[in-house]
Amino acid sequence: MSMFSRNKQKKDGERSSSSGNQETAAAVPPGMRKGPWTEEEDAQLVWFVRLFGERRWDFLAKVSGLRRTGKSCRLRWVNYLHPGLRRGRITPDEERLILELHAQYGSRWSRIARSLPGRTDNEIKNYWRTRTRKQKAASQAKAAASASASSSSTVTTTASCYGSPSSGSGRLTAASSSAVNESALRESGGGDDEDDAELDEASTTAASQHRHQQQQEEESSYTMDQFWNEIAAADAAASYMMVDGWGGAGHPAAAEPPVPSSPVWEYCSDYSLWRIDDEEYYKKMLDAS
DNA sequence: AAAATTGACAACCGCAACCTG
DNA sequence: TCAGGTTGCGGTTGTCAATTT
Repeated sequence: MSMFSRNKQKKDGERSSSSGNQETAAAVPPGMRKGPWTEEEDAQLVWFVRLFGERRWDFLAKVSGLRRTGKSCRLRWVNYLHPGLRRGRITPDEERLILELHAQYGSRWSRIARSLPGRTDNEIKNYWRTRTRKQKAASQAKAAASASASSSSTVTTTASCYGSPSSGSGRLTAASSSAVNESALRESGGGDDEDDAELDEASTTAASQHRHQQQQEEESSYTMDQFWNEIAAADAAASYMMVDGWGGAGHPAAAEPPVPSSPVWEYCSDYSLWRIDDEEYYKKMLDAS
């Protein structure tokens, strides 16, 4: 299993030339890559972020040899590669918190994300968007249903319309009740127990999806843990390297450094680099380039 | 079994705020 | 103080996998 198993980019990378994200936009400087990240790029980025820290993204993008903008590097790090990230679906508790915080802060996603450790603003934003879309669809369906009910001489209850297998998907049915109850919750500011049930119902179609979710969570936590373990191992190898240099350690990570070739990697692999401070390093880099 | 729908998520863009020389 | 560069944020889009019809 790959350490980036949750990433769809492997496939994406293969079809990147035909993707909508290909290098067509004028906004990205010529020669710069766009679109899904490859595992090699991820590993390279992680390595260089650990080397230089989470700052000076443009500089980092340049010296790493990644054909990416600093902005793109930062985004990838913040939203996907950061070690503190919590993967998997938003839990009911988190959902409740998001509701509260959104009522308080509105669409200030980064502010909301600060109260949810391990979650990114992007993640919360995506979640919220999906949720509001669902609500919108539900309210439209409800409006349509009540309109047809009032215009029809046949009395049909809203409940029976929503419950009917032929009136739409099960998701919509669940989402409808969720939307109604959650907006009521927001207004009343309570109803946690009921809300729990509604949230569970709305977020998935229960058992099968739950199983899938668990599977996903297990898989993702495993892979990221494994990934950071490998990084830690690489660290250990790096400190060993300070004494013996590359190849002397016999450690898998040392024998096979995780960083692909880059214009500066040969320079970086000189162990003296690991001991110099930032300023000195920047000078050296500028001289070297 | 195939097509349609939905949800989740990664990634881009533009703009504003902040930083630095 | 100011201009240019960098970073952070919110909005939006595109794609894939899962689920439903």
